[in-house]
This record gives sequence, structure tokens and C-alpha cells, in this order.
Amino acid sequence: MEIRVTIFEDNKLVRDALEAILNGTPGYICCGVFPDGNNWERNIKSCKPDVVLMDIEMPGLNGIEVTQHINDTFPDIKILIQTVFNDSEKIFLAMCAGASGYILKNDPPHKYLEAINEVYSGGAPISPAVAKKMLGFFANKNVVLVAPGNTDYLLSEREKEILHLMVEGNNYKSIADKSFISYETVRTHVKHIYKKLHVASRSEAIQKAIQQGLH
Amino acid sequence: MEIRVTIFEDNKLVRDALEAILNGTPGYICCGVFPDGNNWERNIKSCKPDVVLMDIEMPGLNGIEVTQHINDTFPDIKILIQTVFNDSEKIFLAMCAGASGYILKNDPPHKYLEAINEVYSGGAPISPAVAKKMLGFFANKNVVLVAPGNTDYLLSEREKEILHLMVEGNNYKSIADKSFISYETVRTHVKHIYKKLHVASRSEAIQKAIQQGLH
DNA sequence: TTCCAAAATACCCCAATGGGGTATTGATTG
DNA sequence: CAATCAATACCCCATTGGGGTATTTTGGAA
Repeated sequence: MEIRVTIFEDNKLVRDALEAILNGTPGYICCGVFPDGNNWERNIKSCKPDVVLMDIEMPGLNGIEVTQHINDTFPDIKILIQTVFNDSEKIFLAMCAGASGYILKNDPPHKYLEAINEVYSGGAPISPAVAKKMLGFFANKNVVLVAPGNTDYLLSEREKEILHLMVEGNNYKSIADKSFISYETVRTHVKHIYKKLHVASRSEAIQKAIQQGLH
Repeated sequence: MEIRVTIFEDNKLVRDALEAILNGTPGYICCGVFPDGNNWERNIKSCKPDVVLMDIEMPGLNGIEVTQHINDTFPDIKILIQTVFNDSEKIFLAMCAGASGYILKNDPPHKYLEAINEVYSGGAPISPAVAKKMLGFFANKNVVLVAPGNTDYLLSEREKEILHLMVEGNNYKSIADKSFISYETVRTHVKHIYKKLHVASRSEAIQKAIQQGLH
């Protein structure tokens, strides 16, 4: 049984080369090659890959966003990130988005094939240079982990608008003016927002909103 | 030139075995073996290791704390963490404390030697199983990185006491009662605390206090 | 179709919090 | 000795948070 691989890569030369390598090697089949993340869902559905080889830098939706989406929607698909040497921030973000492994962009073809095999088998291939970047990124930092992404707090549309205005720094009066409702109505909405977010102050709500992209 | 290795490991059998392996292999020398992190500074100073092989679980100071201290005081010494398979939280904490690599406790001796060599050469050896744990730990989490430790906000002793009482959930009145000062004095202290911490609300102050260990 | 549960609107009261002052006393220090 | 800081204490006032209640609209479920 072959490993089905879909490629996201904006550089045409690299894209064609990877496709040729995969299709020229027994045990691998390239089932889709795309230059960007647009229409990722349709593309993934039609390709049904086991493994996605993902470039981080792409026009439109970038590789990290596509990784997050694929991981949310098709959690069984393994995602192997191709990365350039020097970007620990992006490596870190891809990690949080649910990447299964990392490979350096100028690793030789046989490393690519090995890494694809390894993620397919449930492993976590990481190029030594990437591992070093990852460790360096966290060294001597204090890190706060925030509860995972299922952050549907069921805020109504109006509540989201008002939360957004709070994040922007408006007080009750200012929110009232901008929303064309009374001061007291703003307060009522805010109270509901606090209950739904399980917080008890403006600053906590703003924090939660920013951390979890509710605004 | 041999690689000088110091071992921290609470299990005597493992400790002796590692020492024997290192001293029995050309190119490696075991220059110190300790069952816990007590007196780590004196021990490190007398051993002058290139690489420290660190167990996480130890009585007294644990491996993560010792890692942090060594890394703060002797940043050139590489620290290789020995870990058991199933503890991603600890792996993560060791990463933040400045570990240079990870090896599984039941990896064979030659893996130990390779990993020691690799950290010594500036690499970041990570056992495949550890890499998988690491990625899994971050997948689908939102992470907030906090600036490192220069957290000397010059709070006075009294201010620290009051911040502590705030973290415990006391309001002004309650803080006043417990501190045997007036409500208004508490407010004055709190205002000063906010200025020093550059925050503007109770919840922000409490957060900062917890994140940075000010309480 | 009727009824119910929300969402959105609005107002009330009151406690707690935050920011701006001023002031006195004692200790430290240049 | 003067200056500064820490600790104490009080003032005023705006903002915020939590508890109610109430009306209207609206979108489904019985």
C-alpha cells in the first residue's frame, strides 16, 4: 500500500521536483500538488492524503493556518512541515497548529522520504537543526499554556461586537455611543459576556478574548 | 580530548552503570556522580563538566530546578535530560529551564554516548519518543510566551505582603483587617503596586504576580 | 399556530475598585 | 542636615461589577 502525499508549496521548481521524487519512488504516491492554501478543504477532500507536505511561506492562507485547519477538520492526516533554517517563531506556531514533524527545506530527497514514512507510522521526525531551534526558542522563557481551542463560548453576535469594543479600550459610555444603545444596555451585555467567559473583570475578559481570538 | 560528564541520578544502580560506561569508553570521562541536586553549585564547580546528564526525578532539588540553576550560572554547560517515557509536562518544563537534549531512560548505552557527543557538539539530540511527546504537548494549545526573568519590580516588603493577600482573593477590607492597617492605607499600597507592575487592575496584578512568582 | 426561550433593549440599587490628590511620621542615606 | 522613601491615613469622584426587574422582538418547537 502506498503512502498518499499531498504537497503545498509555492515554488514551482521545488513543487515539481518533490512530485517527481514521490511518484518515482515505490511506496509513495503524490496525490495532489498545490501552490497555496486556497481551497484547501476541497483539495484535501479530493486528494485524501495520508500525509501533507506543507510549506510555511505561501501566498494567501499560509502553511500554519492551513495546518491548523487540516488538523481541526481531518485529524488523522499527518502534516510534515518544510521549513527554512532560521525561523523558530514559525516552527513554534506550526507546532501549536498540530504539525506532526519538521524537515529542513534543503534536506536531501531520501530524508524527505524517511520523514514521510516516519510521520505516516505515527512518529515525529524532526531535523536536528529544527530540534535545536525549538529548544532554543523555549530556553529561559516562562510559558503559559492556555486551554485548547474549543473556544466556542456561544457569545451572541452583539456580545462579540461589544467584547471587540472592550478590547479596543472603550468604556461603557463609549461603547454605548458607538453601538447606539444605552449605557445600561451595554452593562447588561457585559455582564452576560462575563458569565459566558467565566471571568469577573474587564481585564480578564480582554485577555481571554485576545488569547482565544474571540474579538 | 575527553568529554567531561557529570551525572545527577538518584538511582544508585543506574548511577553506577552510567559511570562505568562513561569511564570505560574512550573519549568520555565521568567527573562526578551525585544522587541529588543539593550542593549542585559546589559540585559543578569542582567537577567542571562539559555535559551534565540530568535525571528529572530527584529528592530535594529536582532535575528541572537544577537545570535552571546550572543554565543560569554556567551557560556553557550542556544539559542532557534523562526522562521516562510518559511525562510531557516535565519534558516541557525542562525545555524552558534550558535543557540541550533529551534521552529516554531505557535507551541503550550507545545512544547515551551518541547523545552526549551531540550536545557537546552543539546539537540537540531528542529521542523520537520524546519528540512525539513534545509535539503532542503543544498541539492545539494556545501558548503565551512571557518575557524572561528580570522580574525585580522593586516591591517593598509590605507591598509584597499585600500583593500576596490579593492573590489569595482578599478584598480591600479583608486585606486591611489581616494586615492591621486601615482600608485607605491598603488602597494606597495597592496603587503603588499597580504603578510598579505597570498594570491597572486587580486581575492583571494577580496574573503578573502568579506568572512571575512575586507572591 | 401558539408558546417558549433566547436575545436585545433598558433601568434600579449598591458595593468594590481605580486614580487623583494631600498629609504625617520615621528611617535611611548622601 | 536635607532629601528621599516607606508606611500610614484620609479626601473626592468616576468607573466597574453584581444583583435585581422588565419589555420587546424573534426564531424555532410543541
